[in-house]
Amino acid sequence: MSAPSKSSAYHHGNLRQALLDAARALASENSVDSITLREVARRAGVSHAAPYHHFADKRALLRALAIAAFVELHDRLRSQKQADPTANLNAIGLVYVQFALAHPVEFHFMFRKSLCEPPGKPDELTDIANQTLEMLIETIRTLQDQGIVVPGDTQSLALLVWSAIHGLAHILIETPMVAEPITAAVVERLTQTLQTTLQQGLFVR
Amino acid sequence: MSAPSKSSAYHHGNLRQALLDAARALASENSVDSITLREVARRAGVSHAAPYHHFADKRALLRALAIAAFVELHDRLRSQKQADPTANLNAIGLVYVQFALAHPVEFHFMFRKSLCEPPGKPDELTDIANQTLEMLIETIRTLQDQGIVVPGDTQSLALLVWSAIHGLAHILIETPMVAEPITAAVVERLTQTLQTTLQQGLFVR
DNA sequence: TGTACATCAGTGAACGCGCGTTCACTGATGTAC
DNA sequence: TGTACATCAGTGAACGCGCGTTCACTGATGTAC
Repeated sequence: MSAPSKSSAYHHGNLRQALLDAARALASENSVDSITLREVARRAGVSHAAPYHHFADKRALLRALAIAAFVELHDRLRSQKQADPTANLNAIGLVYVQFALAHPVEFHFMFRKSLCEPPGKPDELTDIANQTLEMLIETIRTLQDQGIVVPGDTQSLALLVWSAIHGLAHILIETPMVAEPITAAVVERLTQTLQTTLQQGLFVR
Repeated sequence: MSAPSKSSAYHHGNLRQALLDAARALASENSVDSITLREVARRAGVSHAAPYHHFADKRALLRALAIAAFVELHDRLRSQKQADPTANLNAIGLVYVQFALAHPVEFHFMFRKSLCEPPGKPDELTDIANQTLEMLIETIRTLQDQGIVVPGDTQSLALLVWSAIHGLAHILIETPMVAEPITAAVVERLTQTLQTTLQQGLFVR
């Protein structure tokens, strides 16, 4: 699996992973639209037909990129899980926004309906997305059980919290902000303010 | 300007607009990536070189698409402006989400850093986006003046409110929701709940 | 009212290109006996 | 330990294609006199 260097080179050893890495690098350096199977193969040092032994087609490679990103985000959320549910809610938001800003390319492909299988078919991408959302739902349910979060449909509340966090991430990535460069500190401050405002309310009490 | 049918056809009369319409239609029917200058020209019933009399290059056409969408959103927000600032805040959110769901193609291009001019250059797209955000900022400033919205940096608060609304729109467009089909009623309900939660707070008082 | 002329907005051929995908192939690897 | 063989994961040529962009051109339109 992780054995990298067979200098014999005919069998790459971990080409699938190398192709995904190459696609990420390519998109980072140029743009998300600049990903082509041929260039990806070129970067991985392999002929342009080789990827077809690992991905059915170009769309499958992009889907794999999205799935891998969700898996990593999911892992990160789990590993940073806090015992206190309120702290956990805040951690989820911060991890989410930080992940998005650190991996804008992956973030871009994580939310593309066109990469999902048509409805009806089992779709790994939809599944892992739902699993990730599920962590948020669980946290909010716990907070409701403890009487901290307002009662109401938990799924909807989770969707709304997710929306707020997701929207911040997307806007920070895709709109040129006039005011200030987006440093790690600024991200942290904005995310924190978003959470506080959302939790305590935009309106005065 | 709006004179449409010169059957002489050599001079189209309103080709610029027709090209934008064709691009929108094309993207709706297939996907956002399926927009090509040649196909757009074909749909507009014109040779593939004709668009170059109206747009410098392909990117310019897409940018024009994004700008036109912002202009329309801006107009719509202004025309639906409410006298009561709280009602106005709610109206802004609803109009925004409804616009996004009605025009997913345009929404997609409105938030593409790659369509903006490099920083330093005057950029119409950035300008109109900021003007639109400005309407939200104004509303929130008014609400702060009236003691309804919590004090604090108005720009940041506006960014956060925008994030929440924007995130909801983006998620509704790009993730296949398991639960329910996204009817107009569902959109209205979710948006309303988002606003209430954001204003009153996720946590119990 | 008519004519010369500049300008605008089309045309169609051409350039050069890289793309996604398929296919028959071949070298390397692992397994059965 | 050695050999036959199946399987896996590469190669490189080829197909067919449409794309973005440029260019010299030409038909239509508006204006000056």
